[in-house]
Amino acid sequence: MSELLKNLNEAQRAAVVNYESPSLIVAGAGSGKTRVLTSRIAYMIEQGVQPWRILAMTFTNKAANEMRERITAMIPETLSPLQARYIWMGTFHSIFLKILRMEADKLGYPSSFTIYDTSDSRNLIKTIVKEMNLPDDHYKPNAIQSRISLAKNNLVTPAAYEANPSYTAEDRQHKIPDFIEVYKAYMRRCKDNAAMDFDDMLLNINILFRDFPDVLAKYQERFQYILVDEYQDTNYAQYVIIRRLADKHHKVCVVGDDAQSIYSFRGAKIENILKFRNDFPQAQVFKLEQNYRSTQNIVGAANSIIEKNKNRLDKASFSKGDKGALIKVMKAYTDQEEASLVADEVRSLARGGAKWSEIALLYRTNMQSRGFEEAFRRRGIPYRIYGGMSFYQRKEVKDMMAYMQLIVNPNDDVAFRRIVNYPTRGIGDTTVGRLAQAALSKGQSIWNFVTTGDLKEAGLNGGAERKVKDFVALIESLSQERATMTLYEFGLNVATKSGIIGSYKIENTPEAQSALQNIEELLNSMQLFSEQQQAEMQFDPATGEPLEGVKVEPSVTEWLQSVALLTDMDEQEEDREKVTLMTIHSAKGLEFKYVFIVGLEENLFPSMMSMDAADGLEEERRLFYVALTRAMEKAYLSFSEMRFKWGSMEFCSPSRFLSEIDPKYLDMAFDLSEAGDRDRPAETIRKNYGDHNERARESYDRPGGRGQYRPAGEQRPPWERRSEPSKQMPRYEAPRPVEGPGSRFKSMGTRVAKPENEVATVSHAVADSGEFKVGQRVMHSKFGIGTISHIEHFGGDRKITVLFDDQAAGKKTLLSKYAKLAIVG
DNA sequence: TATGATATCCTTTTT
DNA sequence: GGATATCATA
Repeated sequence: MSELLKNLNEAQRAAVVNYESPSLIVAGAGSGKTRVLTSRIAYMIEQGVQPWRILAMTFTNKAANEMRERITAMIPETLSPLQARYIWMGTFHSIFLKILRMEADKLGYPSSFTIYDTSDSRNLIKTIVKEMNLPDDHYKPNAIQSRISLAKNNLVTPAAYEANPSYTAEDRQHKIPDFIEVYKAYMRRCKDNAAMDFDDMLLNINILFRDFPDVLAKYQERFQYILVDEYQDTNYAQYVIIRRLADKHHKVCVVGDDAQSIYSFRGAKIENILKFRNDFPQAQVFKLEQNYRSTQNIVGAANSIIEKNKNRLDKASFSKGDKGALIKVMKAYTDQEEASLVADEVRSLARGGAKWSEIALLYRTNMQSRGFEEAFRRRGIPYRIYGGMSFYQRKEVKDMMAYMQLIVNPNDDVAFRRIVNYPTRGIGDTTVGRLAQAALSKGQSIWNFVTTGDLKEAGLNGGAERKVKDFVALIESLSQERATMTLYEFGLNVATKSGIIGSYKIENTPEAQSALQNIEELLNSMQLFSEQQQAEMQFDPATGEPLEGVKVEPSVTEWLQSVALLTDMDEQEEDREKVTLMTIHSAKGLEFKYVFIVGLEENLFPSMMSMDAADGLEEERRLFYVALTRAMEKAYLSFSEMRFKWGSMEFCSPSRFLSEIDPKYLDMAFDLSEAGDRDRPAETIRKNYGDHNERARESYDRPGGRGQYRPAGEQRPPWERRSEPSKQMPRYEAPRPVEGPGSRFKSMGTRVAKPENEVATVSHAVADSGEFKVGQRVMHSKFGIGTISHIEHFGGDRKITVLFDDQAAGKKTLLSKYAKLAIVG
């Protein structure tokens, strides 16, 4: 028996060996899915399959790289582990991008086309909506963008969209009857700009395969074996691509877990995995049900949750490991206290011998990271936050990239607009508007018009014309100098000649400092890329023959392409000894000894948004399942009774998921039904809340954090000039009478005007003088007017439930001390 | 045209 | 609360 098969259980081995038949591998959490996939590929190579016949697709670069490494390690020395290099392995997007670059001309694109990320494409949508003079209260960029994305992910081209009356009816209903025109214009402009967005990569591959059968045939022949990881998260466009490619050899193997389908918001279709056998009736199904990762308790708890879902494949996950510790449920009164409790628990784990890197904190939304970050920093717990804004999305980095993109692809209007007046060079909105208008009417790109057209005709005066010409000269000279430079020198040249570095130096704020550091880091990465490319270049990627002495400086295009699909997760982090903070979505596929799942409250997890989606709640439940099954030894769940949300303190009730878990798996020292109803001393609330102010002040100290502008001549930053020591209890303003009917509310609860050089100590005026009673009409600064439906005592304060007139606001329970409520006559 | 102050919107998850 | 759009002012 091959060495490769020795360490596999029976089900796993069957899944590895039967590589010639279409296969559905249903792999529960922690069931050795990656091991099966990598073993299968290594085994195929061992059996003589040529590696370049294998196409293996994942969702993240990280997963792809890891798999390639593991396969390399598995292939016996005698067979040359380097063969693993020739497997086509990568993310859907990266592989299709590679193909699209090669076949670009067939679709009418240059092969150096630009990739628009979400913010680029949103910018383009904004300009289009503006140009078409559509009312922007209904034509919201985000909504338009997600609708376009949805259409593309379902392979609905503008023509198909227009032909379908149900789509257009929906648009009329949503008061965006001209959506189709925006969609058309957006597609056209992307093409004119020689740009593709993320969804275009999938759509265009499909168009390519549909319209060029010879091209399809070529790739069908090349990719005789197709493997797809996380199949439950594929969308329709990806599904069709897979089917097309597999249409010749039918040797497709998909791996997934329906219980872990968590990307329907991105168009993923759980049906793809549920109905795989309809598409490939000869498919063999392999079920990997033994969980090797987690304790029995964790697996049991996770199962008890997922059983509540209806839409599932039949599968029973089990663990033969230790019974393990119960899942600890923690309750906090405020979100800050939650952070403190969790941080304390983390610290005591570490004292008990746990490594920081074995601990992860998972949350539903990125914004939740903030409080934990603060609590961790106070205790000196090292942590690393994934997600949120990645390096390549930062403004200064995007600006740099836009310069390079414009040089590579001058037709990129989005890049042009981004940098034509950055750093400011006196080319304002009016000028850019005129240029864009003229370009549009001539059917040219802005750059095209600016370099060949008559600027006076476009309505520019002499001054504006000069400035525009200067800009053109700048770009052209940067472009020409490129030939004489290394990639790194070119980057540096862009950074200096453009004036970006100069403007940050003048600004000389902490933000400017950190921007400069990021630019430096970008330049370093260009240098690194050059070196890596030159090392890579010594092999011919087609034959594998080493090419002696070939050293080619990579082009700017190659550099831009290499970073287009990078995400935060891909950054190599040498410094691994840190606690991990990330969203549950990002955590899929990872495992940690100790896992904290925080913010288990209704409307947060499950998210409010999920409630109206058809399968929304089930998907949230799967998300919870994913979160729980990340834990190997011990899981912790936490929630809070109050949370600072959208600028005000709100009450929360514990997540329904807490009561859905079979209680025998839980270590919970309280009754869930009590949560939210318990009286508690005002003191504690005040203490927690007081922390909040103090925290905000401290956070300015963090390096690279949000700094404050310090006027010249002030030697000490404002937060050090505070007269009062922060130790004492925060003061509250004495309650004052509520202003009469029709009064202005701007003074209610807004920040107390602060004298110069003093940080406001307490920012909430109290609008409570005992006049609140059930039935009273009140006004809230965020939610508008409503009627009090319930009042109860809460410590030294009162909880007031208000039914707001605004349907969207609905019913809220507020703490009268913090709610900015005013009485309406 | 650039800038700072004020109003308004948006709040999920991401390749 | 925070990011962005708009407005008012120099």
